[in-house]
Amino acid sequence: MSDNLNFVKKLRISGLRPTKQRIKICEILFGGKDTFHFSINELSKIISQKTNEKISLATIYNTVHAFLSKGYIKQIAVNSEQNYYDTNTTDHHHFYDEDKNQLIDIHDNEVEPVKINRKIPGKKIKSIEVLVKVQNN
Amino acid sequence: MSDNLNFVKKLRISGLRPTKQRIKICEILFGGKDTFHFSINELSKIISQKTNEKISLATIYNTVHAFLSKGYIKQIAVNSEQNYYDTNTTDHHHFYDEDKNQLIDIHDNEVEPVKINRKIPGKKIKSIEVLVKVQNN
DNA sequence: TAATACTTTAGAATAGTTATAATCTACGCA
DNA sequence: TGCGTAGATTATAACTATTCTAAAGTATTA
Repeated sequence: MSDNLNFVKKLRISGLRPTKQRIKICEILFGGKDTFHFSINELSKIISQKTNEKISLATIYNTVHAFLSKGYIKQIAVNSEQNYYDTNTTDHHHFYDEDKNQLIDIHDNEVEPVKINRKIPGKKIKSIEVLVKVQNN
Repeated sequence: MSDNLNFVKKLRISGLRPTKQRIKICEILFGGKDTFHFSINELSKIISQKTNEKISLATIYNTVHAFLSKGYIKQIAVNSEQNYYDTNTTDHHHFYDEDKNQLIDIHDNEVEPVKINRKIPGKKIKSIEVLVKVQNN
């Protein structure tokens, strides 16, 4: 439960009240060793599996948005059917397995830095994302 | 109008009947010199501006899907709010201007080839897409 | 020209997401 | 410790994008 204290701290620091629901979602998202990828739908299922009390869908959306804007998680563009989020907020790229509908991290040492030899006047680069779509052989 | 004959041919070759609606959408998508990027919503607006008769939304969706599956256009993942399509189906990457909500092609000579030093067992790479998000300075 | 298979269409249905307003809860202050 | 208040949660309504349906229309082939 020392984790929970960390989550309370984490939430408080970013100005979010540490409610039961937010702490539970923190546990799920940040309590494991690995980062992970999820859609709202998947998160919602995990919550109802691991929790006795239900968390309303509206709260799940609110919390994901709050965590997004506080930089706890980031959004990944795959396609418009599935809206994915990633608990790994560092710059990194992804494989997308079209058969399993699953994202896989590509670590920095697994890809050469992407070099763009062009600038858009008046604009600055906010992020560079590579998405490698893969499918069964 | 020689263009129209080409569109009729193009449609017929891929097994699509050259209907009035499909030809009109071909004109809009492939009649100009440049390739372009569009959402269903934007295409729908352009159609109603440039056309006297209306084309039903369902037909616009059907046609875009048909053109997608025939390889006339391709889909671009930007975010889940906007579903974008591109008339340039060759492999290339994009800037996404977050202020104007606009895609800009990155040509092959403007980017170093992306090298991924990792393979997923049993999977083959279908596409590699780079999305460079930019915003105002 | 007639038969038929393919298309288009309006509107219904669905899915994902956001808004609303009532109830509840965390937290600062007395 | 208890109160008041701002912030949070909730069920449900509303909204938006997309897909489905089935009826009417059109291109094609014989």
